[in-house]
Amino acid sequence: MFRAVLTSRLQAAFTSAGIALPEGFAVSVVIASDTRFGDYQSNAAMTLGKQLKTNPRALAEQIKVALQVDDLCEKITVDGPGFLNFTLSAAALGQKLGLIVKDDHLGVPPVEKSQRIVVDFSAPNIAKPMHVGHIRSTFIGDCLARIARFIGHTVITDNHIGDWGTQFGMILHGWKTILDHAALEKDPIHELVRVYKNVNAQTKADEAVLTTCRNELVKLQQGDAENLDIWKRCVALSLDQLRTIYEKLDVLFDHFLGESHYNDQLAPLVENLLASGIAEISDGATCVFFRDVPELADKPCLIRKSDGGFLYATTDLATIDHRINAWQADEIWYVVGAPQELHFRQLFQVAKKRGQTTVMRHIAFGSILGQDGKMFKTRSGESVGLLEVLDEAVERAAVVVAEREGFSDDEKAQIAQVIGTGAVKYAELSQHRMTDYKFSWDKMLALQGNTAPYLINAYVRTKSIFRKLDGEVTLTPDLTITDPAERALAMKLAQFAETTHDVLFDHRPNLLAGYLYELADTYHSFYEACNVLRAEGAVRNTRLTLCDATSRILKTGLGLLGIQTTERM
RNA sequence: GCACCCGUAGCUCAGUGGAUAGAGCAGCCGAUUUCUAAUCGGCCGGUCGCAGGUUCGAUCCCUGCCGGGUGCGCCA
Repeated sequence: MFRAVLTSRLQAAFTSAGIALPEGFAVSVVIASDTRFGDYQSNAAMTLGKQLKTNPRALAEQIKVALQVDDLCEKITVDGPGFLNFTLSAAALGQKLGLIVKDDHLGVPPVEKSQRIVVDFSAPNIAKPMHVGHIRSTFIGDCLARIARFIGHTVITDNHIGDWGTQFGMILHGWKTILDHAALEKDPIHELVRVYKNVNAQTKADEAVLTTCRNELVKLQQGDAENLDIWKRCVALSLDQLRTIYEKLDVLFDHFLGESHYNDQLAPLVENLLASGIAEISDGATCVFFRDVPELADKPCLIRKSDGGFLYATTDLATIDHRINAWQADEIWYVVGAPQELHFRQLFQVAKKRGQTTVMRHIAFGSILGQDGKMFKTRSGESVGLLEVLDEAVERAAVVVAEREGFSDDEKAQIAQVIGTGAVKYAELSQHRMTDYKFSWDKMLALQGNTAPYLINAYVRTKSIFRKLDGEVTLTPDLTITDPAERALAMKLAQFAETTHDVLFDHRPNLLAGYLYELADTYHSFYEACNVLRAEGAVRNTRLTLCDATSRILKTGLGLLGIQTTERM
């Protein structure tokens, strides 16, 4: 990475210039905000000048003299109040490009310390369809898992399915009274939802039904054979259907350990917490108080109800134990909506009290809102289904593909699938995760502008050039980057490494999406400005190398977002 | 009441303790005998919610306020 190399060179320059850096002073080099000044810039002289109370410009000049970057830069300037601006040499860029083309990891170095990271995301409920609300957790979690793996972490993805809870009382009662077996066969989740809603409505009208449901639930929890069998079938049917959906989404889980997996561990866990003095009984319920944490002083974490039932937090604590003990997790990432922020703060505090040192992060995201700015609901009071969005997206892509010539029907269907699904994923991932956003069909399914098809199209353009080449081409290392469009593209390509690492610094896929958009944009401009196939000799070779690198970084980068590519469109 | 998140162009959103705050969409002008136009070039469009403070420098950090959202003991 140029940024890392320049940072260490700068650090060395301070030393050789005899300038002692204050404790904790971090020399920083960043990609230039304005390319008029250079490719990379540092404000180290300004921040240090402030601390040492010396003239920042003079300090910058002093460092500039001590800098040893002849192999990388053709120009270093001191500008404005004391910026150090670095302009990379064409030779250094060319060399970097040569490395990217040969490297499976496209110039992205592995992390210094590889960790075992459990990523907890998606987590749908059994008997509830996946709706647009699941888009965020599923796509963000999948993307972060892919990136973490790519830069060298060991990642375990775990789908903490909601397969246990009070809703099963209603489902059990409904199963026994109003279940349509044929409908269940055809679309299990749909039928289970119908049953659930129907019984739910009954309970509101008739108190007796509610009691019956509660009894069914108690029987299930006590291990009643019939209810347990029904429950198992519900879970199995729903899981089958969920797997199909995830396959369609190209999202992979190593585990589907639902809440029920931890049932047996809840009672001993609570006993243990009581015995160790971490938990106490309050108003009949078992709670963990955080009297030493001011913000949580009046917000205890409940782990057992006064009626003996266990809670969300209890299961999550047992889940943490499993992830630490069985999987040796160094980190656990929870990709769960922002409204649950308090829950996770409590959870992590309990873990801390228990002496668990695993790094736990709540990777929160904002809500999807309707056009009125309120939590998303359609007129009927239901969210839009996840599959409904995907199907619509594929359909809209198919309309565009249909106008194309030279594709078989199968190819057209395949392209529409890739582009439609990609568009939905990109619409989500290009957004800052904390922003609440208004759901919009047109935005989610847009095919022009800053969208997945725009990026895929750039990739397709790289591929079409190589298809037109006769025979094998051997790219040689004698690159001559001269045209501004070539240079801009080479710079962008070199920055893939920085971007990929930056994403995990703050768990923000939109940084990668933004980078890939800029790369595609730069490539499209290059494509218009620099004809590849009509060029000759070293220029042609250089441009082909640029195309090859762009091709591979786009494919890999989109892959990290969970978006597939197509060779033609 | 307390806590957290958000407030940037007509709309939807990026962005950063620094240099002239950027995209997409919408609107307008232009480019196609093509390496496939799902493209490119250009124009139009902003007191970065308001007021203070810290700083050489704040849209970004701090405080207060206004507006929107969410969450706060027996759901998950």
